[in-house]
Amino acid sequence: MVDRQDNGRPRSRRLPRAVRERQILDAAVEVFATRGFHTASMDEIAEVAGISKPMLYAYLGAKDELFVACIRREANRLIDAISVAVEAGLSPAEQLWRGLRVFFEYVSRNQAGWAVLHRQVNQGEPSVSELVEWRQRATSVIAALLAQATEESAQPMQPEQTEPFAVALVGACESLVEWWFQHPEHTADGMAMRLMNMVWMGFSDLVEGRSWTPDQ
Amino acid sequence: MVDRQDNGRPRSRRLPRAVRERQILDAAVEVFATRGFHTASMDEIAEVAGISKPMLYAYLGAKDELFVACIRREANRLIDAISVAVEAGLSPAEQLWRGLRVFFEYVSRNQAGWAVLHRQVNQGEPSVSELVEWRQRATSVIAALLAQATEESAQPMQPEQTEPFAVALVGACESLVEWWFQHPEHTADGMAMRLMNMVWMGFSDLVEGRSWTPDQ
Amino acid sequence: MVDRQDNGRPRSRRLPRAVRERQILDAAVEVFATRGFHTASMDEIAEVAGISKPMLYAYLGAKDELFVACIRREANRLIDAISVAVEAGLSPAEQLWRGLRVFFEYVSRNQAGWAVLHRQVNQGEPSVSELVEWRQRATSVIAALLAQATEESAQPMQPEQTEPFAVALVGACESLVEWWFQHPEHTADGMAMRLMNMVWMGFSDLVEGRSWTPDQ
Amino acid sequence: MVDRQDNGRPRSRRLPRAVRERQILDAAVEVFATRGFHTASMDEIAEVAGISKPMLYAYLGAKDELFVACIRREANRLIDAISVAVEAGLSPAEQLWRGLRVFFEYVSRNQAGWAVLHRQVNQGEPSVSELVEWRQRATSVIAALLAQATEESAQPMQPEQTEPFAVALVGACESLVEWWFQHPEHTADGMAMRLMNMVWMGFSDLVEGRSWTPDQ
DNA sequence: TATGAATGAGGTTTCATTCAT
DNA sequence: TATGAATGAAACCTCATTCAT
Repeated sequence: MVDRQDNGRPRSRRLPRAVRERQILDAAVEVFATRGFHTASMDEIAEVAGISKPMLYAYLGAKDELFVACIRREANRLIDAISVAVEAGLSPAEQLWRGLRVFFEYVSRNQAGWAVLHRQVNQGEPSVSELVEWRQRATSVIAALLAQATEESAQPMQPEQTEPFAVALVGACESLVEWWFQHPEHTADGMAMRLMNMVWMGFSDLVEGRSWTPDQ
Repeated sequence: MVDRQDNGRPRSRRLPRAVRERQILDAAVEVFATRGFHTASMDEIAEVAGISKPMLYAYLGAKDELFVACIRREANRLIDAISVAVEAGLSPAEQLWRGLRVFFEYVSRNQAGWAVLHRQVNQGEPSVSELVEWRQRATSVIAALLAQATEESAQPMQPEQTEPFAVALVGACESLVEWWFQHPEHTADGMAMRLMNMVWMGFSDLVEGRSWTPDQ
Repeated sequence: MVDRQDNGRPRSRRLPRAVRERQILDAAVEVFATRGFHTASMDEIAEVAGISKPMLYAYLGAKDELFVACIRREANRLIDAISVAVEAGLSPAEQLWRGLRVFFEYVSRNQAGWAVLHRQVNQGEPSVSELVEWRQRATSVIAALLAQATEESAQPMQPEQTEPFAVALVGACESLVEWWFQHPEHTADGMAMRLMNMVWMGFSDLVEGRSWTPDQ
Repeated sequence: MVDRQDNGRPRSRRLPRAVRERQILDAAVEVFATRGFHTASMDEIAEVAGISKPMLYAYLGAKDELFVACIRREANRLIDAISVAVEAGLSPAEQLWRGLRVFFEYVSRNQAGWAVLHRQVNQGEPSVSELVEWRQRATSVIAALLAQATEESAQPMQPEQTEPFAVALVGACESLVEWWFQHPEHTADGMAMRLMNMVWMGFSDLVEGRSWTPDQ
C-alpha cells in the first residue's frame, strides 16, 4: 500500500536525522557545484533535496553554514581517501605517487564534490576561510612530505622551505584537473605520472644540487 | 537661477568617450577586485567611478558585460607586458624565464587587475567563458614555447603534447602568486626562479629521457 | 529495550493536567514578559516549559489563546491579592490605601506577571480585548470606591462620574510602577503614599468644593 | 493632458525628496497606528504610501529606522505644539493648564500620531529606546515645572523630588486620553481641567503642608 | 500521551536595471 | 548628455502550526 497523493516523486518522509542530513548535503553539493555559491539558491537546494526550506534551515543552518558543511564534508572525504592510500612506511616519492593517483581517481569519480572545493568563493565571502583552511591543510601535508624527502640529502630542507613547492604542486594539480575534465581520454595514472615527472623530477634535481640559473 | 556647469564637485563632465571608459573600467576593476563579482554592486562602481548609474550602463552595458570588459582589458595588459619582455630570438628557456619574471613583477604592481583575472567567477556565470578564454591563450603560448624547446631533441613534441605541462605551469603560477602575496619578503625574481627550477628542470629531464617511473 | 519512564532528564512526564497547565503558564509568562508578545516564540516557551510544542498546543491552544490565558491568570492573581487586603467594612480612603499598598507589593514580587499585564499588545491584536477588559475591571472597582466616598458629601457622585478619576489613577499607577523599577530605593508604602497624597487629596478637595479654575 | 496609463490611482511620480519623505512618513504613521509595530508590514506601508518597497527602504531605511523616524516626527510635533502654547512668563499653574489643554486638543486631532507614541513597543525591541526617551523628555519638563511651583513655598523641591509626580501625571494623561477616545462627548478643556483638579490640587495640598497619612 | 519531523505562508531586504526629466 | 527617482523580481530566513509515529 503505497502512500497516496504521491505525485511521482518518491520523496520519503520522516527520515531519521542522519539520513536527512546526508540527503541535504548531497543536494547542496550538487547545486553548489552546478551553480556556484552565489548563484545557487536555497530554494533550489531544498527542492533538489526534496524537503521544504524550513527543514533545510533547521538541519544545516543558513546558506553560509550549509556551504561550509559541504566543504567540510567533501574535504574530509577527499583527504580520507588519500590518507588510506598513503601508507606511512613508504618512501616519500612512493607516498606522493600514491597520493596523486588516488587524488585524480577520487576527483574524477566525484566531480561535484571537487567543484565545491575549487573555485567557489570570491573574496569577501564569510566562507572563504574554510576553503583557505582546507587548502592549507593539503599544502602542509605535501610540504612535510617534501621536507622528509630531503632528510638524507646534502642539504635537508625545513617544511617552511618546501612550502612554496607544495603550493605550486597544489596549484598544478587543480589546474590539471580542470584540463583533464576536458580531455577525459587520459587516465588518472597518466595524470599523476605527469605531475611526478614534472614536479618531482624538478624537485629532485634541486635537492641534488642541479639547478637552473639564468644566463647560462 | 540654478547653478550649472560647476557645483563644486571635481566630478568632471563631458569627457571624451575613451577617457570616461577608462575611468569606469578603473573603478570597476577596483571594486570587483575588492568585493568579488557577485558581491560588487553597480551602485558602488558608479560611485567610485564618479558617475551615475545610467551612464555606467550607457557606456559599458550590464554587469556581466562590464565584468567581461574588465577581464579583457586586464588580460591584454598582462599579456602585452609579457610580450614586450619575451623577445623572439631568445632561447625557449630564456623566454620562459623572462616571461615569468615580468609576470610576477606585473602582478605585484597590479594586484587589483590580477584579482579580476583570478578566482572571480563560479561556474554557471555567463562571464566564465571570457576567463577561460584568456587562460587558454596564456596556456597556448607556453605550450608552444615548450614544444619549441623540444625541437632539437631526440623526441620533438607537438604543442598538444606539451599542453598539460603548460596547464600545470599556469596553475602553479596562480597558486604561487597567492602564496607570494602572503610572503612578500620574496622577490619577483626569486619566485620566477623557483618555478624555473621546478618546472623547467623537470621538463628538461623528461625531454632528455630521464623520467620517473613507479616501483623503483 | 528502549528506555522508558526516565531517561535522566528531570522533565517529568504524565503529570496531572492542572500541574502541567501551571507549568506551561509559568513558562509562558516568563517568556512573554522577557520578550514581549510578538518576539516571543512558541519554540522558546515550549523549551522553557520543558515540553514539546504539540503538547503546548494541546494544553493551551494557539499563541493568542495562550497569551490570553496568561493575562487571565495574572490579572486574577493580582486582583485576588488586592481583594483580600481590602476589607469591606473600612472607609474608602482606608480601602484605597490598602489596595495601593498591596498592589505595589504584589507587583514588585511578581514583575513578570505584571509585565504581561502591561504594555504588551499593540492595537490590532486579537488579544487586546482581554487586556482592555481586565483594566476595565480594575477601573470599575476604583470608580465605585470613589463614588462611595462621596456618598455623604454635599454632592454625591455616580460611578460614571468618578470613572475618569479612576482611569487617571490607574494610569498613574502603571506609570509609577515603571518609574519605581528604576528607583528601587523607595518602598511600596512610599509609592502608595505618594499616590494617596496626589490623587486622593485632589479628589477630596474637589468633593469638598475646592476646585481649580483657570484665570485666577 | 493627464498622464496616460493611469489606472485610477493618482500616484504622483518623480516627486522631490522632501515631499516623498513626508508622504512616506504619513503612510507609515497611519499603518503603524492601525496595526501596531509588529503587525504592520512594509508591504502595506509601501502600498499606502503609493510607492514601491525599494523606494521605501531607500528613503527611510529598515523597519526599525522607519519606526524611529515616525516617533521622532510625532514627538516633535506634539512637543512643538505644546511649547508654542506654554509661554515662559506665566505662572506654573497657568503653564501646566495651557500645556494640558493643547495636549488634549492636539491628540484628538492627530490620533494616529498619538497611537505611534503610545503603547507600541514591547520589551526587547530595538526601537524602545526612542519611545522611552521622548517620554522621559516630557516627564522632565513637567518635573521642572512642578519644582518651579514650589520655589516660593516653605519647602522648595528639587526636580528629582517632583519627578515621581510628573511620572504619575504623564501616566494619568495617557490613560485619560484612551478613555476620552471612548467618551468623545467631553471637551479637551474638560479633560485638562479634570487633571488640574486632581493632580494640581493634590500637589498644592502637599506643598502647603496638607498631606494624607494612614490611620488618621 | 507525547514528540521529532515537517511545512505553508509570509516577512524584510537588496540589487540590477530603466524611466522621465 | 546626464541623472535622480523608481521598480520588478527574487533572495534569505523565521514562525506558528500540524502530521505521523
